[in-house]
Amino acid sequence: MNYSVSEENYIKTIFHLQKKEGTVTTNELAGELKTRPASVTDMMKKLKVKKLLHYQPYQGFRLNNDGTKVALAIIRRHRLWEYFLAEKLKFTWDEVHEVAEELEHVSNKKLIDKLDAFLGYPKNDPHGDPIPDANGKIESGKKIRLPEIPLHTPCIVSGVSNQSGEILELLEHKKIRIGTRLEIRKKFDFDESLEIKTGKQTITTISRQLAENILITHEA
Amino acid sequence: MNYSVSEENYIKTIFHLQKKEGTVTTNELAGELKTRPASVTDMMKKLKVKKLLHYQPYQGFRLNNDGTKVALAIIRRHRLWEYFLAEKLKFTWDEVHEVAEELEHVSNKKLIDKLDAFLGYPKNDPHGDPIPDANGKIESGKKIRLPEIPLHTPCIVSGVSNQSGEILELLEHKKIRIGTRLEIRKKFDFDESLEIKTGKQTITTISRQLAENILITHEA
DNA sequence: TTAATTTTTTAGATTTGACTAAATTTATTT
DNA sequence: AAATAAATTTAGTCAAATCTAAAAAATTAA
Repeated sequence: MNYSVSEENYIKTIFHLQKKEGTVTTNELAGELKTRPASVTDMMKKLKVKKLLHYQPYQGFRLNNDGTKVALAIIRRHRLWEYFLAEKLKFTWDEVHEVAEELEHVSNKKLIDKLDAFLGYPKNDPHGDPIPDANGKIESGKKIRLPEIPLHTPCIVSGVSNQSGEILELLEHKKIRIGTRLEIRKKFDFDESLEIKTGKQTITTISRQLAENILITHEA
Repeated sequence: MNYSVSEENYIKTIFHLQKKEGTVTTNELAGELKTRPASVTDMMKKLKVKKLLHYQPYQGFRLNNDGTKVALAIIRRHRLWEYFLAEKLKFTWDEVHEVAEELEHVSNKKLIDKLDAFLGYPKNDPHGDPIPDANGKIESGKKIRLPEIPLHTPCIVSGVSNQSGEILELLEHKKIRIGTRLEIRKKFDFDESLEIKTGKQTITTISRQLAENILITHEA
């Protein structure tokens, strides 16, 4: 089944909103999509007919199984393009989202699967969000980025959101790998750099950019 | 200025049609776009208001300077994506057009210029058609592909439409370069392979695929 | 537990791009 | 040059996606 750009934007946005609350309201969705509540109601009726969501008037809505599948396919496209833009075309961090918003609506499955292969099946987009695989499977364990960890809290590196050669080189040099235990010693407000302890007595300073790319699973 | 997918398809198609004849007719365009003549008339009025073409009722139409610029931007996007799909994602020859038809409507200039750089500023798409540069300049000299040259006609190689490593390796091995003089000796119907003479007495056989990629400027 | 407020839905309009059917203009024949 | 045929345009509809304004339902507060 193929969906219009508008339908896809609704589906995608519902998916993101319902992660926080269980159910999504008309006003919320209208606010997020910068449209009017009346337009949302119209679209909800349409998506209900297409059997993508649960919806009873005045009761809010939630994607069903099929709707979730569609959402994951869109998110997969979005995040793969973001990765491509950052890694191959050298777009910066903050530019990729806007461009990917357009590219995500080109919904040729073969294109996306080949793009995935070309990129080396990346696990996370440049913002650290997980990329669903070709079957719509997405890494569930919510990962926290290093800057969100409080001071002096021992934790373990569980991944890197940006797989570029540049970042891997830097991490290698600082001996930060998956499984590395570390702890933040100091946060500098000026440039948001962090002083961290990696080994028993190895202290090093890392930039905000680098810290943003270091993912932590458990504050273990 | 931004144009809808529909407007872009009209502009692009007018551009291609008017190369053959000077002016494009309503029926021609309707046929090409698989739509109805009445729809064409509607759109022509719209594009005239937007000052992209010359149009007097019953007189046919032709893109003006601005319209041509828009067309070249679309064609640039299309051909760069075709090149990307073939060269990087390993799509085959015949699959690229359809996918590029969708990608071409993502009209972010920075995206396209960065894609161009990433690809190494290719001159031709996988079908041998020239790719307009960032300023809309397009190689004017019409190039003919080798299979279109008659038997026993001396000619000079002027380019290769597909810049992939694979094809360059093969051409290098056969000592076929830009400027090489050659002449077709025999055409085999079975597989459309060609027997060609390159040096004074060097005879070699090349496949249809290879021949399709060899561009000839003048039957000199 | 009514009244007031907020949220959501319905009703009716608008725009874009398409369509059919009819009218008009241009081209072709006799 | 008039008649016929072909091409093009006009007029009126339609569907998708949006909007505003008004009505209805749900929530909150007095």
